[in-house]
Order: sequence, then C-alpha cells, then structure tokens
Amino acid sequence: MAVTAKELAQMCGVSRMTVHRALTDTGRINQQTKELILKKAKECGYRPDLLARGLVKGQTFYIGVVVLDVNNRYFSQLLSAIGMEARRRGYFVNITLHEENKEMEKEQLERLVDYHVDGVILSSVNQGEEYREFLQSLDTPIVTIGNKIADGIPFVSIQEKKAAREATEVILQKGYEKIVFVCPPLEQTETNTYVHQQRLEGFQEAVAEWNRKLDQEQSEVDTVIIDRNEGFVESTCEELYQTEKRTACFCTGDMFALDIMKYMEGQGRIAGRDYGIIGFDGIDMLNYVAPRLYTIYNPVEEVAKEAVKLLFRLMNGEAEGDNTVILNCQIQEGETL
Amino acid sequence: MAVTAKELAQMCGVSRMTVHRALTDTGRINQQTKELILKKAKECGYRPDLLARGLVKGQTFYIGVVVLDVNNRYFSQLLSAIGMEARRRGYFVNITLHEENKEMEKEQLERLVDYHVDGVILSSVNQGEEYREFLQSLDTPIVTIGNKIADGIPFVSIQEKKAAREATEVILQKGYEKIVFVCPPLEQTETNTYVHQQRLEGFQEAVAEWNRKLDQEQSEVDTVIIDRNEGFVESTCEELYQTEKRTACFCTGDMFALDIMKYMEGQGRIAGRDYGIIGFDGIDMLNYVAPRLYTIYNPVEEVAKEAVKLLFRLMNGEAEGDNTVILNCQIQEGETL
DNA sequence: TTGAAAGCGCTAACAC
DNA sequence: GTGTTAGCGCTTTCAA
Repeated sequence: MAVTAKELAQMCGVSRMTVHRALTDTGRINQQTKELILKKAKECGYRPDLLARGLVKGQTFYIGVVVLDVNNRYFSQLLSAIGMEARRRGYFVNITLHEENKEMEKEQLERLVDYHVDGVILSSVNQGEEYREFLQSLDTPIVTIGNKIADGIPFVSIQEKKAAREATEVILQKGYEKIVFVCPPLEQTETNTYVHQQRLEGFQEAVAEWNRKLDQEQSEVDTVIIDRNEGFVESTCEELYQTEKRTACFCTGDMFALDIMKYMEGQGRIAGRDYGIIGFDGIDMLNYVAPRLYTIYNPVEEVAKEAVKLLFRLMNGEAEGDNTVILNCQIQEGETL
Repeated sequence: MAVTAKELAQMCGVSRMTVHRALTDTGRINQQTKELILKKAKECGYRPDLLARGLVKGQTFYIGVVVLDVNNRYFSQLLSAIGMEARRRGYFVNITLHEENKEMEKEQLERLVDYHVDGVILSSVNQGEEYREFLQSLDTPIVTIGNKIADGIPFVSIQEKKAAREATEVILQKGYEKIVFVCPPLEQTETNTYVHQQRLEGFQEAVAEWNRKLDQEQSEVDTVIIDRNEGFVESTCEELYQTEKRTACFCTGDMFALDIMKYMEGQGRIAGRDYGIIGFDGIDMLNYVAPRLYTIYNPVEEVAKEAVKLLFRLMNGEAEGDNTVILNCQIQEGETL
C-alpha cells in the first residue's frame, strides 16, 4: 500500500535521487520531470517515512512533553500553548504522562530520547543532583517547568515565593489573626515538592516580617501547617472554627481550597463570612463555584511560551547564561477573604 | 556521547552481530562474551536507537492518540486509562491534540502514521465516507471513540441515545411540562456532532412516546431546542422562566448546564427549586458545585479499556465482525430535577 | 558459537 | 540536470 521513493522512481523512470529532489524542492531539476514526479507522487499517496528521515538527519521535528497528568486547566492550557508554539516552528508534540510516578517519568524520558525527539519539556517529580546527571546523560535539550530539579537545568517558572508572600500580606492586612496553611506533605517525601516548598517559605517569611513589626500590645499571628493527607479537610476545618480568632486558610492549590469550602458549607460555614480562604493557580473551575475564591493566578500560557522559546534556543545551541526564566504572577481577587 | 552497537562491538573486540545477540538475548552465544558485552553496554549507557529499530522491524511499539483537548475529566481519565492498558502490553502512548480543528486532526494522524505508530485511537471531529476513505488509506489500525465516522470504522462508544431517552423519561415523570434542550449547533456545521445528535434523537423519541400515551385532557409536552451559540445562556434562561409551565433543561454536556445554573443563580433562581436541569457526562467538577447536578454518567475508563482492547485485536489481525463496541451508561442522581 | 552481507527508506557528497 | 555511491543504526539471513 505504502509507496516508497524507490518505487516512485521506477514508475517515473528516473533515479531515486531525482525523485528526492523533486519532493524536497532542492537542487537543480528539470521543471517537467519535477512536475511529473509530483503528480505521480500525489496519485500514489506517497508519504516520506519519517523514521528513515529521522535516522539519517538525526532530527525528527518532534518535541516531547512529559507531565504529571492532564486533568486541570494548568496542564491543559500548558499543552495547548506548547502545541501552538511548536507548530509555529514546524514542530509536532508528543505528550506523555508520568502520573506522579518517578520511575515512569524516567522511562518516558528515555523512550522519547531513544526516539530522537529534538527536545523535551518536563514537569518533574524527581529532583536532586543524581537526577540532574540523569537528565544531562540523556544528551537532549530539556527545559523543566514548575518543579525545579537542580541548578544548571534549564527552568521556567513563576515567582512562587514572592506571590505567596504577597498573598499572605493581603490576608494579614485584612485582619486575620490565625492562618492555616495547607499544602501537600513536604517532609519525608521522595517526590519533588519544590513549588509547594517555595509557597510555604513565602508564607513564613511574610508572617515573620509581620510579627516583627507588631506594636507592644498586639499579639503574634497564629499559624498552623496542615499536610494534605487523608483527612486534611476535617482537620483544617477544626482549626478554622475551634478558636475565637479570626481565621483564614491559605491553600497551595485551588483544589484543596475547594474541598475545604465544600466541606465547610456542609457545616453551614460560608467562606468570606465565617472564615477566610485563598487558593493558588486560578484554575478554570473557579468560575463555577460560589463564593468566588481568592487565588493567585498562574500565567500558564506564558510559562508554556517561555519554555518553548527557551527550548528552541537550546536546540539551536544559542543557550547562554543560566537559562532560568521566572515569571511574575498576581493575586486574583475574590469574595473569600 | 551516545554509543552505538557498532562501537560497542569494537570495544569488546567482537562483531556487531554478537553484540546484538547479547543485547537481545537471542540465538546461541558464549555466556562469557555475553556477560562482557552486557557489562560494557551498561558502562557506556548503551541505548538502542528506536528509529533504526522501527525502520527495520516496521513496528514501533507506540500507539498514537488523537483527541480534541484534554481539559476535562473525560479526556484526562481516558488518557490515563489508555496509557495503563497500553503499558501493560509493552506499548507507549503518543498523545496529540487537534483542538477541534479538522485539518489539524488530519495532520496529526498523518504525522503519527508517517512515524509508524502501530495503531491509533481517535476522537474525531471529522466524519463521512470521504473521511472513512482517508482513514483507511492510512493503512494503520484505528479505533474511534465518541463520535462515529462511518460504518466500517472500528468504534467504541456508549449508548448515547438510550441514555438520553431514559433521562428524558425521568424529567417527564417528575412532572415537568416543558423541556429546553441545549446542545452545540447540529445543523450547518461541518464538524462531527454525532454524539450530540444521538442525544437529541433519544430526547425526541422519549418526548414523542410520552405525548402518544397522554390522556385526553392532558396537554402535550412543550419542547424548545437551543443551540449553544453565543448568548445561549441568556436565551435558555428566558425560556426557563418566561412561562407558567414547570420547565426543565436538558443539556448535552455538563459544562453547558453549569453555565446556565450559574447565570440563573445570579437572577436568584435555584436549580431543583425554580427549574429543573440535567447535564451529561458526569465530569469531576460536579463534586464542587451546589446544588448537585443531575447527569448521565459516562464510563470513560471502560471506553478506554475497550478501545485499547479492540485496537490490539486489530493490530494482531484478529479483527472479526463489525468491530463496534457500545457500552451502557447510567443516570447519576442529583438535586436539580 | 560467531561473522559477513544485505536491506529497511531516506539523505548527502560527489561524479557524470 | 541527473545518477551513483555510501551511510544513518538496526535486524535478518545465510554461511563459516
């Protein structure tokens, strides 16, 4: 069924080379034979074998993308944006999922590299020096996004810490006396939690700063950190109302925040009225939930664009400096603080 | 950096063939040389070139997936499930997005085929005989899901029409006298809307059946069909309250339903109390929205599993009969009817 | 038990 | 303008 260039050549009574010239429009070639070949090629539905081409050119015009999953606005928009940017440059995208499994992530990367993708965009759950060496051993341009792996690995991200600090300041300025900080388990975990660690640090810095500036008679802000384990919703909610202090909750992800809001609503407690709450990322779903959640907007499209731009610079050997891009992000107001 | 089998052979002082035998563990080979080779291979981080292998074997152990987008539970869970099933069989998955663009869909398919994926799972926006021929001309096993293309193309789906009929019966039994049916534009559209058409037909059949069985004094059910165009929310809402009849809304997608609920809430109208509404698919987001939306649950994982199973049957040449798999799906109760 | 040779379908370098 | 030759890295066939 599939026609090869060789067969085409036979049909047209010319050499393989001439066919090649006609198809790739390179070199000197007789206009008539060229047209004949192109016509024939169309007739038989000739399509070049990209494996063969990739093998000889050492370039496949594919970039690989390895991400956690895909079920949220963040990755979805990221992937769309990466796709667009890649296509603009004549590249296609091969998306694979690692589902938060460190070994799977490695496998996917190796497989992509073995297939000679020209570059990779990676949102990793691995980290550290050892992994850095692994990535470098792949000998393929890689740009990481979100979680940082180690110094020296190209990296695109947002100003996590700064954003968390600013959000915390907003909470404090609104007069909350206690803050419950909810994030995934950061200790005793093997997976990369860089993003959430940064957010925690920003939070802690802002609180420390605030306490330092207090008047004599004012008391320090009360803080509690809760791991998003089994039962985190219940324990967070207890913290939220077993106190006389005005209490707010800072979640390092919008989904955690929504879970809490939902549970609290079941108890008759309304966000913004009975307690404060803020999320992180600004996922689409927020448009459908009342009251409107305060959050920190994560500019995914920009992250994607920058990642692709950086990747192409690496692929073209134009890399210079430390190849880190950190984007700004802003608080998106809501009704829950 | 990257070592080839040839170089390995030189290092070990054997022929390329012996290396190959050691690596693939085939044929007779001296145990000692084999161990030496494997050891060396590990040291240099030898990895087979999958392009070269694919070229000669005519098999890549990749399956391609082409879907609309990725930003909802449906596709997300679909992709995870496809990934799992494929991995169980030693295959990897290459996911690409067509973003509801018919030309892009074709491009992605061609590209995948040119890269010799061994099979494809496709959720299409194209349809008809011409497209069927296109798909067949690709000469690669393809399984379609969701939208049907044409007879003769392997197809996995749910019982759209039956589910819509049953849902309509539920609405009618609850005493609603008017139903507003909301779906994407089905006429004058080039893209494949099979799924939504089926749902519409199921709805219409149920209404017709109901009207046929009415007593003398009872009046027929009133129905309105609204295209999900610009402004569909407003027009739907007008239909919902510019009448004295008890009115319900049947949306062929949960998202449409949520849009309407949100707008109505802005007008002080609560679903389940002031009007009825039901969606379709059972997306995750529903867990976070109050009141709980009535919907029809779409069993994605099963669809994915069946699609992969069917695809592997096709790839192994075990295809028999018409290769259509239709799964059951059920109404998921909520508070909005 | 090992090796040599041919070929997958394509591109690149050089000759005619 | 066109054809020949060689080679990408691997697998397969056949001979030693």
